[in-house]
Order: sequence, then C-alpha cells, then structure tokens
Amino acid sequence: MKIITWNINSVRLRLPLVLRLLAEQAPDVLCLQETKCPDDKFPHEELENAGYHHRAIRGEKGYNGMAILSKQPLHDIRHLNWVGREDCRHLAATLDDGTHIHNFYIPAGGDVADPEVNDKFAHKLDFLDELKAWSVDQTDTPSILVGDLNIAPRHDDVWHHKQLLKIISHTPVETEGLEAVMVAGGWQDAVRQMIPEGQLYSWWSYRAKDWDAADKGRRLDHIWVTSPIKTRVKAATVLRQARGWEQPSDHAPVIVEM
DNA sequence: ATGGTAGGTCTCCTA
Repeated sequence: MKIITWNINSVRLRLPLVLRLLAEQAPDVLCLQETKCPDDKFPHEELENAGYHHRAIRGEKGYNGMAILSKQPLHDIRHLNWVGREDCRHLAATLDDGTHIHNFYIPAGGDVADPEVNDKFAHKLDFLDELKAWSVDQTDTPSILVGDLNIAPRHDDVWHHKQLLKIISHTPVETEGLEAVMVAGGWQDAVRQMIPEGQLYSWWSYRAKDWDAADKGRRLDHIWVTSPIKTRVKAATVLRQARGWEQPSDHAPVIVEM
C-alpha cells in the first residue's frame, strides 16, 4: 500500500498536477491539505475518472481544507475540531484492514515567534498541546498520521539549523512540542525510519529566485505511524521533482510504502 | 535588516 501526503495550495488550480501525481505514482491513498475549496465546488468528476472512487473531503472558502482520495473504501469518515475552532485542519477515515488515517494541517503560525504578541503562533502551540493529549489514546491502534505539520523537527530537516532557530517552523518550542506529540502517541517517523541520515526537505518558498539551486528547504510534511504497524514501513520518498512542475505547489509530495 | 511570491477573494488575508 502506498500513501502520499501533499499540501496542494488550491486543488482546483492544481487539479492537473494532482491527476499527474495519481497517474505517475498510483498511490492507494492521497491526502491533500490546503485544498482551498468549498465542498460543493470539489472536482469530484475528474478524480472519479482517475480511479479514485472513494473520497473524503472537508473544505471551506479561501483557506485550509482537507481531502483523502482513495482507491479502496474509506469508512467512518470523521474529524475533530481543534483549539475550539471549526476550521478545516483535520480529516480522518478508516481502511478495510482497520488502519486509521489522520490527515492534518497544523497552523503555520505567522511571523513573530512569541505567543504573547502573535495570536497565530499561540494558536499553533495550542494545537500542538491538543495533539499531544489526543495522541495518548492512539498508541495501541494501527494508525497513520500524515500532513503539513508546519514544523521541521530535526537539524537536517532545514537548510541551516542555526539560522532558522528563531524562524517559525524550527523554533525550539515547536520542535520540542512536536517531539512531545511523538512520544505521547508512540508515533514513529516513517520517512526518517527509511531515510535516517542527511538533509531532507519537502517545502521550498515561492520567494526564492531559484528554489532548486538555492535549495533553502524545510521538511514540513510528515508521515508517522503508530508502533503496532511500524515494521510494515518499507520505503519512503520525497518527490522533489514535483516542486519543479508547471505552476507548482510550494510543497512536494511525501510518499511512504507499507 | 529587508523584501521577496502565490492563491483566493473583494481589498487584504494567509502562507
């Protein structure tokens, strides 16, 4: 089984890229974030024709938005509200074999790394606290957590550790917070399980003149599994070339095979 | 220290 997570940054604008990914990679399950698409405008027909007959969607106008596209049935489609909000940052479903899939879009957190003056950063830290508390109950279930977590936890998940210590996505309070979530849930980083060494990124800013040459990336997108299924992880890849496709997302797809 | 790009929507917000 192959699962892919991708922050698509508008599923309608980039539908051709989604179809290309599905054709080239043929994942069993594709989890999208930032669809920016209300449910009544979701491009069902094209995805149905691509063979993804099972779709869970949860969108809103303009911001956020989640989707799970699958070749196999999706059961018990559900979501939780986080930090007392109803924004579309979580969507979950269960596969035939009982594996739970949780698709997340953690708040980016704004620019100033101080929760006292930056409400968006406070929101992000509150989200992490709730994720930690929720994770305690996931340890014994066969679960996969994927998504744009907007945190690059390791030194080699960013292009320059020291230069990014005060930059949101790599501040100690975030990286330690994410580590606490992993410990609480017994989550295993499936990508680093397969690629334990070296620089690895899944996001490159639109603002760079030449993202590929500069290569100032961060690993913001993740695929985790709980302990009961960690030995099933067989391969992991970041599809870096998708960042170079025509009119790309600023995120590359992250792929795990189990 | 600064400004750089992109998408959606209604003039600016979020990333």
